[in-house]
Formats: sequence, structure tokens, C-alpha cells
Amino acid sequence: MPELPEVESIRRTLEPLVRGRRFAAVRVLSPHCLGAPPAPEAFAAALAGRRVAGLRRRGKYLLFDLEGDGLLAVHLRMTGQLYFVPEGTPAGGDSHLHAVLALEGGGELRFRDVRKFGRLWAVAGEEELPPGYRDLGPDPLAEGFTAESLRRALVGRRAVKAVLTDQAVLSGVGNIYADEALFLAGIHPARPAASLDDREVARLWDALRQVLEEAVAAGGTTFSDYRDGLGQPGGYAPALRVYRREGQPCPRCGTLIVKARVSGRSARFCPRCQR
DNA sequence: AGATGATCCTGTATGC
DNA sequence: TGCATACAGGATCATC
Repeated sequence: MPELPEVESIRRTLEPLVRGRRFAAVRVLSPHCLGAPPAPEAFAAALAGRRVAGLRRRGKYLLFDLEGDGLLAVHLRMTGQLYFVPEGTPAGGDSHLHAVLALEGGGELRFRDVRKFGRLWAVAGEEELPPGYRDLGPDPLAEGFTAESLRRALVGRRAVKAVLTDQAVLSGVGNIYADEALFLAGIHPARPAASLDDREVARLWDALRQVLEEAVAAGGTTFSDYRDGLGQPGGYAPALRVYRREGQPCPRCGTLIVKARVSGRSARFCPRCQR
């Protein structure tokens, strides 16, 4: 599930391949994957011939800035993939391939998504992206995001994990890295957000930065679907401490990791280290 | 306000 | 082996 480190890894691998290059022909195989309204002709027309000025990430969104104005935004949701292939790479009747964006000078970007939750938008400006984009909270790896910023965000009785994964509070954290950060900080995922004291908030801030930076350095986490901008899997899965490790010993105390539902989604944690 | 559940999808794993 | 069912969990929306 692409979260901040996965989307950032795609950005880093893709940027040198697309910056300064123009989109050529755009083929939409599944109009369903376009942000409303799903108009393949308008989508293709908005991109064809346009030069990519740069590639940014905001939360879990990838943003291709076009020269002049306009942008291509991509959200991969659960199983989406966006990767470059050189000229002449066969697609091989892949039923999960939904859009192909050729680049002038050779090669193409392919958008592939088994579950078809991912979305592509070609818009004139960020204000045309959906409310979920416009309401994004701060990036936890940004310079200005301090422990004090986190403390101000952790209000109310909601489970701390639900707050961490709320994109309007923090942008980019999903299930994997929320579980990992809460483990490193020794905090139970169901704790009401406002119940954390200053020491716990400081530990959680450190833990978030650590786990996100480590995961970016490793190229993200691949279980099955995630691939970077070159189609390569990430290397962080073996380093995960609790995520998808229920039944295995806690790396700190040896107690078996458990899985429970917190705010409607599964959470993995050590019942002894996380209180 | 916040929890809960359904929805969008399909591949994989499990149970009978 | 076949078939039904649960699960994965990002975002949005309806309901309580």
C-alpha cells in the first residue's frame, strides 16, 4: 500500500526520467481510473505535447508539474503502480494496465492497478483536485514539522492511530508506518490522542521521522504490489518490526505481536511494550 | 465528534 | 477439487 516512503521512492526514481520531457500519445484503457469526470479524450488532450517541469510529492499524491500551467496528479491507493518502461517493452496483454503515457524521445509511463482504486487527474491547477487533496495536513518529514506540531495535532479522544493516519492531520502516513512508529514509541494504537504526555509525543515524533526516513532510504515496503518508478520492489519489508508480524516475537521483549481492530482497521502491536 | 459499516475492486488465503 | 467467505486497508460517504 503506497504510503509516504513508497510514493517518495517512485518520485525519486521517476523524476530523472520525466523531467524536461514531453508527453506524446496518451492511451486510457480504463476511463474508470480517471478522476471525475472520466473523460479520456480530455485527459489525453490535456497532456499530449506538454513538457514536464518537475515531479513533486504531496502526502501520497504524485504531482507532475507541466510547463506553463497544469498538472498530472496520481494517487495509487492500494495496489496502483506507476513506472517507466523503455521503448519496445511488450505489455503482454496485461489486463491490469489502465493507462499508458508515451514520452517524446522514447519510452512510456504505465499506470497499472489490480484493484482499480488508484486515480489519475489532468487539471489546470491544484485547486481542481478533490477536497481530500486540498485538505492535506503537513508532511511529517518537512523541516517545519516539529514535535510541537505533532503535539498540537494529537487532540481529542480518537485513537492515536486513527489520528496519525488521518490525511488532514498528517499527510502520507498509512497503516504500515503508523503501526511501526507507535511500536518504536512504545504507545498503544488505541490510546486516545489527547492522552499522550509530552514525553510520549516527543518519542512518537522521533519514531515517525526515524521509520519514514529508514523506509525511504530502503526504497519503501513491498509485500506484493508496490513497485518503484522503475518497476523494482522496495527493500524495507524485512526491517518491519510489527506490521504483518502478528504471532511473531516482539523484537524488543519477545512477547508475541498481536493483531486487533482499532478504529475499524487492523493494528499490529506488542501488548507488553505498547501501553 | 467520532465510531461503524458499506462502497469501490480483485487476488490470495482459509474453511468446509 | 470446488466453492464460499474473509481479508488486504486508501479514501469517501451514509448512518448512528
